[in-house]
Amino acid sequence: MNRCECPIEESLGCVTNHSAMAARNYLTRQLALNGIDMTIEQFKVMVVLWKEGTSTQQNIADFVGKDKTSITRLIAGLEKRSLIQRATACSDKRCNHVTLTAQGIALEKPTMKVLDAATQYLHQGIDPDELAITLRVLKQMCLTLNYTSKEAE
Amino acid sequence: MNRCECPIEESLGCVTNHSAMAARNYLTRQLALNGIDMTIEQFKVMVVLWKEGTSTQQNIADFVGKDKTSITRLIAGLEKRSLIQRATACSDKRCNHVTLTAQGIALEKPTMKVLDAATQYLHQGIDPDELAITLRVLKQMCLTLNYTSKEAE
DNA sequence: CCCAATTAGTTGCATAATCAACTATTTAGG
DNA sequence: CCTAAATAGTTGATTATGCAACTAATTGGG
Repeated sequence: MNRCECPIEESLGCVTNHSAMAARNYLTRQLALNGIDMTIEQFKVMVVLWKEGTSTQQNIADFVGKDKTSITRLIAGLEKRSLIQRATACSDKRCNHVTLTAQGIALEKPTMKVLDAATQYLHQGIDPDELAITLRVLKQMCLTLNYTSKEAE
Repeated sequence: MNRCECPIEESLGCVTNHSAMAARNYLTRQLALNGIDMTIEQFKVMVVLWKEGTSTQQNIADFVGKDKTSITRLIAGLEKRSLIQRATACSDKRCNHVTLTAQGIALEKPTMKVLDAATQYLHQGIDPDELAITLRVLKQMCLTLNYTSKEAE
């Protein structure tokens, strides 16, 4: 249905947004199709935990680039699903240590398999050199924007 | 705050999502800073109307790549703000003709000015040739995904 | 040492997203 | 012609978002 005619086709911000939404929706469908009951947002939090093992909520927020309030609620959802656990840190009672449950750990392989397949699908028809350039450009844009938010503090 | 370390840095889907969120948040802040009380989503709908003049809700949905239910509610918000009007089409009573109000029309210039400035900011430090490649690659990915959603119907 | 500033997390509010189910209208095939 | 299928839009449920305001814990400067 999407016509993929971003109204302002020369703006990296607009095109990126449009493409991101399309990719997001595709991955959501693929996860569901493979019987993995997880949203993209939950998935992103899980990726951080699969990588780091344990993390505080603020740390997760920094990694996924979201507000800490979003993480509070995402984590709550994951806890209800028994994929993670939360516990006040001994060293600093302000912090929560978020850890994976056995169930959460078990989900890594099947989920990453779906992601890999989706990524391969997305990359089809794209020249590897141009893909590399694209990734670099997007990261550059990200970097510019991060300086902005840091200056704003 | 954002570390811009997308966990899966080689996946176009992941990197695009991460960058898109950063760009989105930046534009949201810039709009607010310039006294324009409009969300990005409303903005995208307005862009379609500024371009097309009049449109049906389904048509807007196709352009911005969202569900028609999202458009129903976005349009409702814009109507409450008196930026657009809704009227049942004479030719086909199922359709709504969405048109801009004088207020809605007046917002085009200042809003696009903010977008242009934001775009320029985003593009800084990016080689024009590489920018062009990036835009092309993202559109290519979009295209791949649109075929998918069409086949799924 | 202690009070002010900082930091981690939570909650309320307004907005947004998709899916499924529904109404109303139009269109097309038998 | 008239009923079945398709299409436009709406509504409810569930999930997600950022901002502002708040609590609790920690840290640092005087």
